Amino acid sequence: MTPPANEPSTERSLNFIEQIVEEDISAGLHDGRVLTRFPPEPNGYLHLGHAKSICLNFGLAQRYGGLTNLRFDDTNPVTEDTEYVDSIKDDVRWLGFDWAQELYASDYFDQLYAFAEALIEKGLAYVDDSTAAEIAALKGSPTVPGQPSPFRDRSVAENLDLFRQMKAGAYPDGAKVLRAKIDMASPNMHFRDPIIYRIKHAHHHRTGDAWCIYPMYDFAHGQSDAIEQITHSICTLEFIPHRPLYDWFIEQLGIFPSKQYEFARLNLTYTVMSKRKLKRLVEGGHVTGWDDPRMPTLAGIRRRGYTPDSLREFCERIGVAKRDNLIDVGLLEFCIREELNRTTHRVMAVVDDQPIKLVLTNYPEGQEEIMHIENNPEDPDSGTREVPFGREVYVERDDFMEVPPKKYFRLAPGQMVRLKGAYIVRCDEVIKNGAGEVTELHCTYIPESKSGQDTSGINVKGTIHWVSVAHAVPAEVRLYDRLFAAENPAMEEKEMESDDDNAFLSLLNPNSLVVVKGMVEPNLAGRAVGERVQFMRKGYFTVDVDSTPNQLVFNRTVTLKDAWAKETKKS
RNA sequence: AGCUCGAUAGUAUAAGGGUAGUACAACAGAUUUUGGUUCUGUCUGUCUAGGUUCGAAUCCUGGUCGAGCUACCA
Repeated sequence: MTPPANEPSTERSLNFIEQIVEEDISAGLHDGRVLTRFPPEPNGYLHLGHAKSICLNFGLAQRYGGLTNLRFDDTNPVTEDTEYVDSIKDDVRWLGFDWAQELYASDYFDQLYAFAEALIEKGLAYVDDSTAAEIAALKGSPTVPGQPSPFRDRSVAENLDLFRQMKAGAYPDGAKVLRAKIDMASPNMHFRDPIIYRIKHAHHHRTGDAWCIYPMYDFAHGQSDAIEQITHSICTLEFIPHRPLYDWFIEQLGIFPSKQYEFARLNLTYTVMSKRKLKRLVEGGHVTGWDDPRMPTLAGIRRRGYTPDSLREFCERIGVAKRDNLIDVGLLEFCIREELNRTTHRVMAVVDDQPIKLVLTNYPEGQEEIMHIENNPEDPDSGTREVPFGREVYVERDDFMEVPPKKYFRLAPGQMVRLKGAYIVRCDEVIKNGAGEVTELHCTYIPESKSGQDTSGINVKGTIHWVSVAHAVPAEVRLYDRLFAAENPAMEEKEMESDDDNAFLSLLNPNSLVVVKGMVEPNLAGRAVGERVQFMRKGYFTVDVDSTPNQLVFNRTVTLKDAWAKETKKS
């Protein structure tokens, strides 16, 4: 296989893994074949960090005419479950990738077992009767060499016999383990006779009760790669110390020489990415579930309204390297805005628990007009929609100030604004209730200023959105913001030096979800779940699954950039 | 602590001995019936000390700082 004709290296610079692959291809390694794998453990939901890995693995294969396997790393039956298998497959497909084969490490249990016996026969593995505590005690520390286990020098025949009995179920959990016999003094702790098989009388989600011994990660992953003839096995930095072991097993077993390469995992500002912490958020009820739109899970981010394209673009932009990184969540937001600006239709929604009613005193009572408003100024082919207009419209409280500051271009006593797609109006009178709160604004509209046929000659600086009182459709609007108030929650938790596992919960953003009533234009009635729109001047929103035929629920995917908010923050 | 990995604008990421570039962010202006979009412009960077070299972000040595590993998890 050769790279695509349109030389990819000219579009952007290669990351270090692409460089390795290109070197391997031009060296003729494996006849230029590229086979990667994405190896999730089916014990949790995929998140943005996995998205980076998926885009890397599948993207690499696509780019170099190769393939990618989806392989579930299911060697620990007590934590894994089919429930996760299905969600993981959904997420990968949703991101836009197809795997060559759906495989499971458990497919290889027979083969892996045979590898273990082969190692025993070479005198490179032994059965150890020590307890976990005893093994740990003899392991030494990075500065102190380990001591050999009293069982280290059992004969091949005895080891083989014991191991077969382990497999046959002769021993309870923890009674014995199989260990590789390498070097108890190695500076690499993974070389101090690592455990490669342990006894677990547990039901496996695929193999059922066929096995009561299960291989450890180090004795399963590299071998699985080799069995599949994976050419480039890509994982995160914390596996670097495992690589010598990975290579050692492959060499001792004389199997296909897959190679492991490591990249730095994704960290995002204002969120956490560890499975453990995400699980805690769900189980502690701090979010509504794995698919809560504030979660960095693919399920959550999808429900939030993000698109697969925007995520792939994000993964492309963050790059791949070996240094630790903390990506500004603003880049993710940029990627989704960029796409949604191009693709979504504009609609008007007054998102406010207490909107202000605007009464056009000189507009004939009972009269209605249909305004034709363009769906998307970025897309000339997107057409127009019909929006009913009348004597009374709702506007947002934010769009009126009784005493406006300088450069406030919205409604204020005596000030004029354009109602988007309709008329210019002037605010004449402010009506308040007993509590002194503004309830209505009495305005006059300029009949000659109708949108598209404006002969009034009046120039206004501000345009605001509105919804006809007579036609407004009520909706629930969920305004989401970053889940954490701290830029780097994982790091701050570490700095707290608390032994409390839940310390990071104190960093949650109390305002990450604000539910507000909305009045939306009738156009929106009956929109399907997952549809995306821009609420003009507010942000991008998507119809949530919680919607019912009588009640639309919108999730805010992301706000629009807001130069005015920035301006007011300054002063 | 030992071993391993890493260090380029605020955040990421290029430059592989020869002009430090790109994106996001920030800032300023223009356009705008979204304070959106678009366009233009501006700002900020090679951790440190030596060495090799005509020339070092790049190669070498020491230091500093950061991260990972030290599970019968993956």
